[in-house]
Amino acid sequence: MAQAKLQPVRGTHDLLPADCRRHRAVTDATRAVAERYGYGEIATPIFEFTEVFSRPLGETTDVVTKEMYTFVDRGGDSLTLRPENTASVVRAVISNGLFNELPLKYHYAGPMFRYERPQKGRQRQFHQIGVELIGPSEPEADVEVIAMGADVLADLGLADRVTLEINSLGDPASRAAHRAALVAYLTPQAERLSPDSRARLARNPLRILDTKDEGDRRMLDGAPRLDQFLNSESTAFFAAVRRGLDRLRIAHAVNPRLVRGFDYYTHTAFEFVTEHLGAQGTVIGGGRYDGLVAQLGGPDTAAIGWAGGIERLAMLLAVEPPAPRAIALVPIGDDAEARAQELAHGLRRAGFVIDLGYRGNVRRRMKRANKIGAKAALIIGDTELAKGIATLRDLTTGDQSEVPLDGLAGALGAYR
RNA sequence: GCGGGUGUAGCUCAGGUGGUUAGAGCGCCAGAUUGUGGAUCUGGAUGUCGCCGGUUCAAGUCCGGUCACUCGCCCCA
Repeated sequence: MAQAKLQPVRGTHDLLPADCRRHRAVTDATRAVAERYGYGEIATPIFEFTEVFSRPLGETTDVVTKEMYTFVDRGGDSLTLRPENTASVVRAVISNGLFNELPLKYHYAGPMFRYERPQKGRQRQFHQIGVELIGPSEPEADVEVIAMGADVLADLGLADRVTLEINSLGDPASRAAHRAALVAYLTPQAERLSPDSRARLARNPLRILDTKDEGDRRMLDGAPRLDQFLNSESTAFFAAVRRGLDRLRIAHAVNPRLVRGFDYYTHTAFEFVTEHLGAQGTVIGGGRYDGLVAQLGGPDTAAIGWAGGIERLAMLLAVEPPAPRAIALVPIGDDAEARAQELAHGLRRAGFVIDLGYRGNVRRRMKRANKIGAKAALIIGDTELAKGIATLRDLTTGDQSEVPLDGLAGALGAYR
C-alpha cells in the first residue's frame, strides 16, 4: 500500500468483471424465467419519499427503525434509499393508475440499501432480483410465483443446494388471534425470555417464533402455534397452495416457525434456503401481501411476490461464468500497426470479439493473448501484408494457417 | 447497536520470549527465444509491517487508542 487506502464505503463493494459476470448469470436467468411466465421488467427509482417504506414495512420493524438510509434533500423532503423493492413497485402501480389492467406481472433487478453491520452474505448496498404478481387472490398465483423461484434456482444449477420452506400466516383475523394468544402465553413468563425476545414481545411477537435462543425454544414448545389459529378460509387456502406445489412436483417442507418481518405479509410465506452460506441462509424469500396496496392508498388488491439476493445466489454458483473469448490481433511493424485498427473495427462490426494489446513485441502480445484466454491470434507483419494474408494461429491446438485479408470475416467464421 | 477474530508486497501468508539492510510462494517485469503463447531456467522491481500515540538505547514484535476487514447476534436477500 503505497499510500493511505482510499476505501469504498463500509458494506459496499466494487464489482470487477468476474463479479459482474456472476451477477449477470443470476439476473439473466431471472429475466429468462420471468419472460417465460409473461412477466415484464420494471425499474423504479432507487429512492422514494420516506413514507413509501416507513408505512407499509411497519413502524416497529428493524428495517424502518434502524436500517434505512434516510436523508432530507435540498427541497426539504425526507427521502429514503429503497431497502427493498416491493413497496416501490406498488407505489409505481398506484402512481400510474394501472388497476384496470390487472393482473400485473413484473420482474426486476437492482440495488437495495440497508444500514446494517456487514457480514457474509450481507452488505449495505446489495442487489436483489424479484417478481411481483399483483391482482390475483387465488392460490394458483402463489404456486406460479413459487414455481418461478424454483425455476430460477434450477436454471442456475442450484436445485440440489437449496430447499423450499413454506408457512401460512393466515389472513389478518387469524394472524391477530394468534398474536393475542401468543402474547397471553408468553407475558406471564417474560422474565425467563432472552433479552432479545423480551423486546420482541412488545414490538413484534411473531418473530419470537424463530428465535435462536435455546431457552426460548423450550418455552415455545407449548406455545400457541400459528396453524392452530388459522380460520377455515386460511386453512383451505394454504392446503390449495400445497396441493398446487405437489402437482408441479416442487418439493417443500412446512416450517411452522417461518415468519416474515414485514407487516404487510398475509397467508403464504416462503423461503428458499441453503446450508452453504453460513448464517444468511435465505437466498429467496417472499410471500403474499394482500394488504399492501390498500395501505399505500390504492384499491384493495391482492398480490404476491418474492425477492432474491443476487450476491448470495452468485456466491452459490458452482461454476465461474466464462468471459467471452477473443481473437487477439498481433501486428508487427508500423504498417501492420496502422492496418490492425482498421481490421479490428471491421471484424468487431462483423460480430467478432477482438482484443488489441497496443504495445509490445510479438512475444509479449502472444503472452497476453494466451493470458486473456483468446481462441486464436491473428498475426500480421510485413510478410503477410505483402502476400495479402494474415497468419491465424489457433491457441488451443497450436495449428497455424494463412487466411486472406480480403474476406477475412468469412475465413474466421469458426472463431466468432 | 452488541460480542469474537484478523490487519506484513498486487494476492495467499511466514516472521518463538523486542535487536543490523523484513521474507516465501503466486503474480508482475526483463532475458534465454531480432516475427510466435502455454512448459522450463536465469535475473529484477515492489512494502510509510492499517493509522496515531506511548514504553524502550532499540518496536513488524509490548501497551493504549483508532480505522478497516471478517465471523456471529439482532434483522433480513
